[in-house]
Formats: sequence, C-alpha cells, structure tokens
Amino acid sequence: MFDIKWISANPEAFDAALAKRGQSPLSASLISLDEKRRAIVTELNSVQEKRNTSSKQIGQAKAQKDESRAAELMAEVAGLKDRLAELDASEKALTEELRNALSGIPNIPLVEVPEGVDEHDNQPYFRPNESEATRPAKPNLHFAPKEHYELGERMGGMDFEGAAKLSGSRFVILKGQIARLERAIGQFMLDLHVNEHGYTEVQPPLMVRDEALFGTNQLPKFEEDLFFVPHGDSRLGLIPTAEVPLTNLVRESILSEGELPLRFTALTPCFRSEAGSAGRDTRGMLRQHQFNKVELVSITTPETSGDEHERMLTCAEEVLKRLGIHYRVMTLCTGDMGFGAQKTYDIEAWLPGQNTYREISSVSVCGDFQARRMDARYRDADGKPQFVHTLNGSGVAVGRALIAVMENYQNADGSISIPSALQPYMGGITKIGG
RNA sequence: GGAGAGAUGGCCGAGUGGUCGAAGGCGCACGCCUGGAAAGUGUGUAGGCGGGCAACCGUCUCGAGGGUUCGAAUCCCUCUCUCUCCGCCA
Repeated sequence: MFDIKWISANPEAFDAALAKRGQSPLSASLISLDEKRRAIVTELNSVQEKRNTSSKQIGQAKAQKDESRAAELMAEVAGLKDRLAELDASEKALTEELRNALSGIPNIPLVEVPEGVDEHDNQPYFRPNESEATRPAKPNLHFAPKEHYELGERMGGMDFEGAAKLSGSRFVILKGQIARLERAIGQFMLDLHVNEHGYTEVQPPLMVRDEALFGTNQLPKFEEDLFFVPHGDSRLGLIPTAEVPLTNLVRESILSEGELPLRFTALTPCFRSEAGSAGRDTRGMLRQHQFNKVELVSITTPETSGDEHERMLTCAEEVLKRLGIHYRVMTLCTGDMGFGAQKTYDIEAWLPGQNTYREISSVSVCGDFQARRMDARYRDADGKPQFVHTLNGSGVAVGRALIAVMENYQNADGSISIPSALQPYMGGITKIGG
C-alpha cells in the first residue's frame, strides 16, 4: 500500500511507475480525495478544540458554583454537536475511501526491473562469473524420460484417481516410498535453512483472519484464490503460502533496529483454489489445491532489503544445487510480477519429462508495501518509527521439488535414484521403485 | 459447552465522571557524581492524524466498536482476546 504523502509529493513518478505495470494514472484522483479528507480533518480538529475548551470552562464554572455561566457554556457546546457528528462521519468515510483506493494499487517495480507484458519478457539472471556451467547440469538420460505422474503411478506411490474420489480434482494421494521421499525433501530443505542459512523455524497457524490476508495482499483483490472455513459468525482463511503467517508475525509492532533482520522459515501445507487456472496443468501434481512448501521470510531495514533479496535467492538456489537439479533464474518483467512485489526472481527447475523449465521458487522483495498494510515498523537510529521492508521466497515448493527429483533422477527401468543429499533422510537407501 | 475474573504506556501497576496521555515503580537514554564502575542523584522517555519551513500548536487513542454526558480510562451496550475452575478432547 502506498503513502498518500509520497504520492502527493511525487505524482509524476507514481503515475509513470503505474504505467510500467500497465495501469492508468491515479495520482490526480487520489490527491484530490486526500485534500478533501484533510480539509475535513482540519475543521473537525478545530470544532473538537472548541468543545474541549468550553467543557473545561464548564468544569471550572461548576467548581465555582457559577451555574449561570455553566449553563451558558453548555448551550454553546450543544450547538456544536450536529456539526461534530457530521464531520466525524465524513472523516471516517473519506479515510476509508482513500484506504480502499490505495490498497487496490499494485506495488511499483524497482528501476532495474525489465519492462514487459508477460512471462515472455522475463530475463535470465546471472551474477558476474556465473553461467549455465556453474549450475548443476541437466541429467544425461539415454532413454525417453517419463513425466513424474507416470513414474509415480507405475510404482504405486501416486494415486490421482483415489484422491479424486475423496476430494475431486487437483488432489493426490502419496504412498510408500514416494510419500517418504516427499517428507525427506521437506525435512532436508528446512534443515538447510535453519542450520546453515540462519532462519528461525516456525510452525504457524494454517488458518488466519482476513486482516492477516490483507497484510500480505491476498485481500481484498484475490479473495477468489483462497479457501475459507466458517468460524463462528466469521471465517478463517486457509493460508495459500506460509508467507502470510510468517510476514504477519511482525504486524502492529515496533521493532528495534538491532533485532533486524528477522529471518523465518516454515514447512507448511498451502491451499489454493486455482480458480483462475481451470484446465491448466491438470495432469500430475504440478498444480494442486493442497501442497507443502518451505517458505522463507525476511524482515529488514530499507537499507538492507536489496542485499537480503540477493541473499534469499542464494538460499533458495542452494536447495537445487544440493539436490543436483539443473535450473535457471529469471528476473520477472514488470508485467509478470505479483501484486505486492518490487522485484521478483523465479527459479525454474528443469523437468526432463516435460522437456521444459517449471517454476519451483519465487523470491520477492516488497519494500514497505506490506509493512504499511500490517503497520509493522522499527525504530531507526534517530528513534523514529519507520516501516520495515519485507521479503518472501519459496525455499522451495516441496511438491514441485518432488517432481523435479523424480524426473531428473529417473532410470530406464522406471526406478528413481535418491540424490545423495536426501539419502540421510531416506534411511540411507539409494534407489526406490527398482 | 458451563461458571467466574480480567484487558491501562516497553514492562509492572494506580486511577469509579472534570484541569488524566494518565500517579508510582522497573526498564531505557542523557547529565551529575567517580580514577573508572556500582550505588546515589537530576532530567527525559507512546503512537497516529491535521496545521506549520521550524520551534511548536491542535486533535485522536487507556483491548475494539457504539451509546449516555457540556465533559468518559472511569457509567451503559455489543464484540474480540486472555486467564482460572468444571466438563469434553488429540
């Protein structure tokens, strides 16, 4: 969410940034709405001031038993009442209107983000001294590779038809060695981030209030992507990603600069209705209503969020390096970025069965966009509260990592070798389904 | 599910209609004291919003929302959350 003061001070910059996102200019209407609001607030304050002074004088008059003076003042204050109620109501309405308008505007991209309309304009990302060769190579398969669901169904470890009987489409039942492999991948990634990358492990609630979903931008615009369960007279939302509870850990608080950065990680189920993706990726477990994911969240100062973004990308990449899975990193273009992001890197894993790259992680820096929605601040060197910066990234999606391991480590006979990094989590075995 | 208690500043805790954003203590910051430190001592120490170049002024906030009143932390209503006991339960 944007600061209306910043928009007022930089209307051209704001509209230009919106244009990069393919949005029409909004500064003029927002500024005039804010001016209306401020005029009301100013008048409201002065009427309140009048009421407060008179009320104090009434108290003094009564203390001095000057009943006629008191009655006179009371009549005066009574005359302010209607106006006061009127101003109060319109102040609330205008503030609400402004907040609604602001909360529907997507974050603006950092200057270095490439401009573009969709995923075709995303750009490969390499650091200096980095190339395809410095990343794990594609597997050398001397046979026609199968897709993960063929491999999984063949060994009785993936049951889509059974899941459909229980829950409909976009669910899967994992069994036996595949279920264990999925668990091993999650544990491996969580341990990596906790033990080597300095993240604090968290087990958050999987059901959250609307306020939390507003904080991380799922509401109000993306309600149809979520599942809700009734709760009393209200409801709770099933988290579509652990980004929601982890980021909201700092909501409505003022942190000290010394405790930043905060780094949280969690392995949780995620629930998505996939309302907008009917017909896409219907085969297999690439796109499910429920899947496990290891999430990374960082809370930083404004000065350090850029470096933290690079660091977080490194943490997510390390998963694929240890698993020995070929991947590429893409800088998302302005048209393909999520609503709350200033800049996003996607990590795409190579899937031999599909003969293509598929997104396995998305790492975003949000600036103070979410912090404003959550009212999450820290005290800077001058002791003044400032909004924190928030970052989130998958580290990585467990279901998709399972797909990647299966397809990249498949053998001609349909068995799957276990990457060495996962063997300790699999009781030391080196192959399943053989 | 039944019965009861409670929610005040970073923390503890006073405050049952007027000058209370709020005593006192702790913590923290700065100063004095000291060779240095401790102890002692003095001062300061919430956030939002509006106005102002600023100093500053005003306003709102004592869980949230509404009401009574000239005036509410204090009275009334609704909600949320926390705690205790009983029941049930992984």
